[in-house]
Amino acid sequence: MLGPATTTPPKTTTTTTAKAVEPKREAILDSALQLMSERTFHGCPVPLIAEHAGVATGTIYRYFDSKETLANAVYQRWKGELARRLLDGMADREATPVHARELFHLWWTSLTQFVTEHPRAFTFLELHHHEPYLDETSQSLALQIDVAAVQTIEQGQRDGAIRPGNPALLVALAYGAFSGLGRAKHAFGDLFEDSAFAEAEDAVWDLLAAPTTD
Amino acid sequence: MLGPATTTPPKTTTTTTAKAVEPKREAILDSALQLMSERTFHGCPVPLIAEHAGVATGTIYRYFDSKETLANAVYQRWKGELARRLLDGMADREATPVHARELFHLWWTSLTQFVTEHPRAFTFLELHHHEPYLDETSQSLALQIDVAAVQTIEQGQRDGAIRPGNPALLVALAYGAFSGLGRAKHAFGDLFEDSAFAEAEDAVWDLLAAPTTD
Amino acid sequence: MLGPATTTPPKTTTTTTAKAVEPKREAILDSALQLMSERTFHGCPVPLIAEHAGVATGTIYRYFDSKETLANAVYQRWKGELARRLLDGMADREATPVHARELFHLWWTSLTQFVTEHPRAFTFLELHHHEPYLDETSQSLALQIDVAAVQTIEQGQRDGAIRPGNPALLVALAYGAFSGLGRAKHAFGDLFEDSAFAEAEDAVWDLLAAPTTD
Amino acid sequence: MLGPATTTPPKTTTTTTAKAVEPKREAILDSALQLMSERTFHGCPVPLIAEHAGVATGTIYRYFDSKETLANAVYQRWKGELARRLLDGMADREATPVHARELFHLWWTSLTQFVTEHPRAFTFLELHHHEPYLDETSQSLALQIDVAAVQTIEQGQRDGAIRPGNPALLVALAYGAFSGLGRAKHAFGDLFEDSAFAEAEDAVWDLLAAPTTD
DNA sequence: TATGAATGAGCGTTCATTCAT
DNA sequence: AATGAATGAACGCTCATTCAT
Repeated sequence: MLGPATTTPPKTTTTTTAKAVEPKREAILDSALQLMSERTFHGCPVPLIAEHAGVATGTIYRYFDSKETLANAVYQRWKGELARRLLDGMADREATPVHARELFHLWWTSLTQFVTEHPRAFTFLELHHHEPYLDETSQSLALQIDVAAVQTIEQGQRDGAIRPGNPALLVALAYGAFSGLGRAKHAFGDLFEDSAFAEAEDAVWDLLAAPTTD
Repeated sequence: MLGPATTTPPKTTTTTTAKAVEPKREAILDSALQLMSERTFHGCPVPLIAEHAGVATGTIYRYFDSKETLANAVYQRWKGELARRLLDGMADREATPVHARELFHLWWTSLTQFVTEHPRAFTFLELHHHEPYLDETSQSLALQIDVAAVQTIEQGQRDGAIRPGNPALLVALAYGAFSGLGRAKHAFGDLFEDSAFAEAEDAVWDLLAAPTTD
Repeated sequence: MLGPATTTPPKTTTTTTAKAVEPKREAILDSALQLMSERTFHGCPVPLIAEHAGVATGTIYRYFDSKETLANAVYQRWKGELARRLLDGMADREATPVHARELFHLWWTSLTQFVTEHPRAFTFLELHHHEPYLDETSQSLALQIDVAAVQTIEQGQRDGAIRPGNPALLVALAYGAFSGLGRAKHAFGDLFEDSAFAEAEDAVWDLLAAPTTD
Repeated sequence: MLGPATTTPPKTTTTTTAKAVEPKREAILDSALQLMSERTFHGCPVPLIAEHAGVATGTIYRYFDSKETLANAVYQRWKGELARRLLDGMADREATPVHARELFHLWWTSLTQFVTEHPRAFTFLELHHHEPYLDETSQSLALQIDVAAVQTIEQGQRDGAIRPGNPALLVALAYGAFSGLGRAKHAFGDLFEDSAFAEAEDAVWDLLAAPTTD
């Protein structure tokens, strides 16, 4: 129902294609993204989403079975996009092994690009962590990202580049640091330059890096 | 009502006392805390809070003017409790100056104790960052905590113990790391020992610490 | 339940006695009168009446079975008072027959005194004409007043002093004129002197009087 | 929407037209009129109005912002209708000056027709004099009617046809007499012929007329 | 396919009434 | 006799969802 239109011949991105093919669906997804990232899921009436999307209320139900379905579609669209960026970087590693620091750079840069290009999507995903209306597909996307990160950490630990300890814990800390910065930038935008994420990279690496024994 | 019982000799917590004095008010606050930390503010009907508290719906309105007032009361109760713990630790510093690492230990430990003792309160506070129904009192409590943290970072930077850069950024990273861990523990409890927070302390310190130049 | 305390020896007015004997009941009746004449019956919460009377909410239910009972008690108290004044004047006529114009003067003056002394009671009675919660006792008080007026008109018609026609119609017109003035004075008080009612008397008499044939 | 259909040839009432165009809105206005003229504003639950109109509760809010808005719409619809009738008669006077007695006849007849055709509307307007939920538009309609009546009285006084004295007082008496009759007819319908209003006209004129000095 | 008027369950809140104290 | 905390049905209103057009 939601998946990428795999049958379309030329390899343009799903988003672009879909926009041309189903403009109302896209408008609805965009409006839901924006409004649900400002108010919450429950704070966000369907008729309001419709109005914002320039569409009749009933139209939303032609594309999505329910409000929950819509929220899951938004979640999956953007968590999927994030996963793609994050995992693409990781995937290359398999071919030629890279140093952990480099991988971390890739990971941090991907996150940064994502927040910068899609700040609302980032806010939405932060706000909708583990909400009860997220279905299995949504949950598993989140898991994929975590698992990949954990595996990367584990590899780094085997290489001695990353400090020992529960890898999930390190992932939680690093991702938490990133999202803490994202939230702060969102809340007190004026306190931070656009370069804040880049500035923070070294600090967060030191959180992960194996202590230098000298 | 909420203030620290500074005159009571050693160990009568405010909560306990209040519970004896106004049991229904406490039951309502507790139920609101729990339910609003699971669902959102808007996802949490007043009648449900009432039922959970073992109280009639109307009773809630004898104690709180509105649902928003109730949410603010919960927020202030727990953000206040957190602020107290965090700022009490800081306050001692004024007398005898302490090393930044020690202050960080104090800060980290206070947060850890808070999450451990009141996991739901932590989740509630995370979920209700900057919501529009938070009143000025609530907002200013949040600010106090942030300001104190920033000042501590600045002091550490002057001492050379903490890495240079925008102090607000470092606070966002460190607090983000902490809350990332908190969220992960909440979501995948079985992956983490109770000691996870203690384990993480050194890593997060390395996030803040001035790099050792050797 | 509401009747005058007939057992008390000295012939002081019921009101005075009752006030001494049952001060809370009086306070409640007074507050209900005032509030129900400003807002309506349904616009007037029982707890508000209680607060205004300086009494606990529950106390009202010690004196009155229900809000409706209370409204009826207020109605009967004041419609009764009005009836007494109106009928006392009429009663004297039986002994020595008087001219219709004189009787009208008596009637008009009694009404005037009542409105002047108890403006809120007048407003209350106007507002609570034929409301569904008025019981039979209340209704019959209203009827008594009307019947007496009609009989007086009929007598005047027999004497040739009052114009012919349906006596009930003339009563409705005359009483309507009076209450129209009362309402206007209440609404635009500054437009009318206190003497307005006296000024109007002759005009209203001309409404009733048999046309002078010359 | 409410305006007079001045272009329609002879007899298509606005109401009929509107009924065709927005039948639910009309049904709601009619039900509100009826119910609010029997009970009061506060005595009249929105769901009851909805049920009476054969409409779901929520539908009322598609047409009116609030219960108060609805009450004002009813008030303005009928006070406006009354004003139109009353003022149209007056307006003609400007062209060819008419004797006060004739103007009074016009006024009385207009009122009579209004009560006869729309008895519930009359009751509604009587019941909702100066209620706090009436907005400025509603208030000003009431004022217009009063002002026109006062001006007419003043003109009659200058002509010597109407008795001297405060014109507002005379208006209050005459309008009061009319509405007293209206109320009586409503309450004890069987006591009065349909011709009651016509019968009363001379009597009320004598209330206003300058006394014949002979 | 798209609409948006209509629905009615359910929301936040009030208030007539009760009852333990 | 008097209180006022507590109740829960019912209030004014909203909103996820449906369906005739």
